[in-house]
Amino acid sequence: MAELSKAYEPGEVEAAWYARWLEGKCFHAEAGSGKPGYSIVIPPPNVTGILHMGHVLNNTIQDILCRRARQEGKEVLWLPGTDHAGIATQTKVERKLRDEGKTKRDVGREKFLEMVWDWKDHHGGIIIDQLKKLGCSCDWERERFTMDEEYSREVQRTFVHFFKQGNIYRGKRMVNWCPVSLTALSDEEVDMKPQQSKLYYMKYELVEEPGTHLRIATTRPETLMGDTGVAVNPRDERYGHLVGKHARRPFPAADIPIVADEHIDPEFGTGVLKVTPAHDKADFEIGQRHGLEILDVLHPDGRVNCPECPDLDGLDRFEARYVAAKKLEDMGLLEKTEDHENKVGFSERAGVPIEPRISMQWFLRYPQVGRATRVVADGEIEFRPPRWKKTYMNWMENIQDWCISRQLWWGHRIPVWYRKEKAVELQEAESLDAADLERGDLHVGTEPPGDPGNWVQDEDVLDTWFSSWLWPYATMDEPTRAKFYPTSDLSTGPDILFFWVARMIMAGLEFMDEVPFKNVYFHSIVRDLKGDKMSKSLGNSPDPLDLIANYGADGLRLGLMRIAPTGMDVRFDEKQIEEGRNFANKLWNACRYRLMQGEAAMGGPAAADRPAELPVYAIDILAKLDALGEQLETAYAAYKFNDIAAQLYEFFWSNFCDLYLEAVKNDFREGGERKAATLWTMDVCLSRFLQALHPFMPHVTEELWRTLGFGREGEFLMQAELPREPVLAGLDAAEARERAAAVYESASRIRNLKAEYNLASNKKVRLVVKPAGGWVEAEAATLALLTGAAAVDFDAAYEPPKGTPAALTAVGEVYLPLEGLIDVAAERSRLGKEIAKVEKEMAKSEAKLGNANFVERAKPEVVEQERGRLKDWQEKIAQLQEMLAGLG
RNA sequence: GCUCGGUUAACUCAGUGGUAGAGUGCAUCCUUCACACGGAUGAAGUCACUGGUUCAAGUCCAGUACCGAGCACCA
Repeated sequence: MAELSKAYEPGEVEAAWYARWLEGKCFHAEAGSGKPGYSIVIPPPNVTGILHMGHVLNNTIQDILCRRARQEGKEVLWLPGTDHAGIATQTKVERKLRDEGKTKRDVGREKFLEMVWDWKDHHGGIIIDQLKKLGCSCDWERERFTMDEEYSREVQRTFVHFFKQGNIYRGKRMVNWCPVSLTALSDEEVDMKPQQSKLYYMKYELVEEPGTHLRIATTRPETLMGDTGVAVNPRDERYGHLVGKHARRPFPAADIPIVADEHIDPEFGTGVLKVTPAHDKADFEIGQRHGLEILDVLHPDGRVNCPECPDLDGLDRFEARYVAAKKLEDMGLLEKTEDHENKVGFSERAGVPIEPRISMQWFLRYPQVGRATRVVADGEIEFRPPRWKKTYMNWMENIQDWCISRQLWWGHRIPVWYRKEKAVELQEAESLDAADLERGDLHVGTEPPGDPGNWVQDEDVLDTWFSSWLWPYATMDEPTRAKFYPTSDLSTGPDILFFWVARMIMAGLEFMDEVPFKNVYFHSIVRDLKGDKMSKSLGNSPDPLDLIANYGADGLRLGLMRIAPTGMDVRFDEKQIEEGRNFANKLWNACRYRLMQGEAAMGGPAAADRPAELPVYAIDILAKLDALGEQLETAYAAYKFNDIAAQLYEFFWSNFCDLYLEAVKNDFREGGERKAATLWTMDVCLSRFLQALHPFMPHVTEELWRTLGFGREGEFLMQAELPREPVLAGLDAAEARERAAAVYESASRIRNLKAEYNLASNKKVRLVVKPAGGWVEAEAATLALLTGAAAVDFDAAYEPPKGTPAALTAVGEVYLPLEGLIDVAAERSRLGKEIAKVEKEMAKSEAKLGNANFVERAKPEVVEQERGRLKDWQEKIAQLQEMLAGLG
């Protein structure tokens, strides 16, 4: 039998068990298994990513679900993998090139992609190793990558499918353009952030009325070279007479028409808008309505493109803003500037303001929108918490076509080829769709044309999410799908509800004709104590690996799950992780204590070996153990992970250690049947508890399971099925539990009495008890053990010396004779206070029962309960008063 | 602007109609032969505010305030 160290050291234990699980193929999912299937696909982290607290939370949840499902006898597939993360990954390699003074164009597309693959092979997938450190039980044999050959083929098939269906088209549209990444972004990849900026009040001269000016407020003077109109609200009386006339754009000088458009808010600024159709979405639409020219005055990288204004040409857009304002000022056309807070769209990846830009892009009309809405509305897919349903519905109702093309190199290249001689013409064509296939100048397919020399492939790649949305089924081969698709649960952050979850539902319905998962659990967002979202850029996120090193993966997991509510967010506090570690240590030491009493039966305790005679404390803790099993089942069914964690914590620490273990310590010295019964009880509690805790703290539970000898050679705790029979099946525990509770409660009151009299908690005292029932005397030794009493005497006729401290407890009146320390006044005041407390409760109870409405209209059992309560109070007060009277 | 959350002990959070809870922190005691990553005891909440429904409201309804998120936007 192994000796256990005094404190649990997670480091080596965790690494050793992970290796053993792998070696034992414990995570392997067998498609041919006869057990019912359970599956989760991991939300694939970026291949370039490193583990952050959000990952820890999300993957702990998934691991818990998977490990629990295995315990329930299911064949479990947790399918892991990573995402190629177009922009993020490409950026890393571009940065490396830049350090060498090169750009990707210098090395060329082919070579560049080689470099990215090379980078991915050497530096990618760090996060996979980190997930292993966390204890994740993924089937690593099935690890997938969104750019695996098979997976890529699926992506291409998807594109071709929608193109031929007519739902993918190409066109020149206003898109979100990232001037750093030099690519279009979808609306979902843009974050609107409030910005402190300036509102510039400019004056444009009226062409038809020289000398008079139109005042215009703008936040973007640097785009005024692209102004091709000025707009006012048609109902704005101040400006109605000017509609149809012209204003003079200061530089480059031009006369631009004044138009009337409903979009203009007369309340904002001066009520006049300069219309720059090439650089603002709203302006673009106004321009369309009034036939205004589109004048692009910015380069793709955000520098000004306006040779007519040499002092601005080539400047960065923000620098140009100040130069343009200065220029207006010099011309006497800048009236004033005001501070102004507005919201600016930022590129989620690059962190810079996006630039609305007209460019040629590929779009997808979302498929299966109606059905995807219904499956969630009808509960075929459950959202937890359910309020995310509404957010989902809102998005589905206002859904816009998805810009799926990206001007990147790293990603799935669009499977479209143009016939060489027509390429230039086709690539500039206003629109392109399935109809163009007919002419034979276009090839759209998963295979390149047979004569590739005559064709040119589209330069763009697809949005990363255009591959991720196929994840639940594209990662599976046919036999795997047959067993594990649709998947059971999906756990993810609400921040990718639109990016990923909604789109997966649509793709699942379109291609598998089935929902991709039955439950979606939206976990909390991890914030710091100030409430800020944890992020690398804020530097407020602890490195989970440091936490694992300091507290163990198990400590991190339990600590986090205890505070992770099902609500909006969780405030991370390292203190909580420390508690997780402390819990592991508590568990460790309780098991260590068990080992000190002798070896456990190899293979663990058998429920059938339940001793005929069980002490009341044993019955009590076993009843709690049985109740725990039921409560956990309920909580798992509701995905209430923090509840589960709290129940596990409370059962073990409060009930098992603080109450039960403290009450039975004498048994080990006595030996005999009592000792055997207690050891059996401990073993049942420990083995079942280790199993119940296992999904949350897999390593330490597995270690202790083996050390205590609960498993046979070669058996893993993680593979053991949950017992179905309650330990106390067929036994009426009520009376025993009442007695155990009475002893616990009394012990607590007596310790309180000692404390009130400033007796050290380990001070040996003598107790005299007027027992409340004949059974009490049998519990004297336990009572003494729990209260630190040298002796407990029973004397129904005891007449205490005046002023003897006394407490009314569930085992009877308890006296604490304190020779030489008697203080009648103190005791009178103490009893008086207690009486006052009880009287207050009694008054409340009497008032309720005195209310005719209550007695008539409340549920009978509630009234009955209240009557019982009142009776208790009355009895108690009578006894207390008698004790008080005894003081003389 | 619209929508959705939140507001309970010093902190982090449970608690959806019937005697206000946990962990941490704090105070006091205990280095008792599992554990000081521990044990014991205790103090500490007009459950944000205002109304309403109900015999009964932290819990249900309406409104207000503040905090947060999502969506749409005013240049």
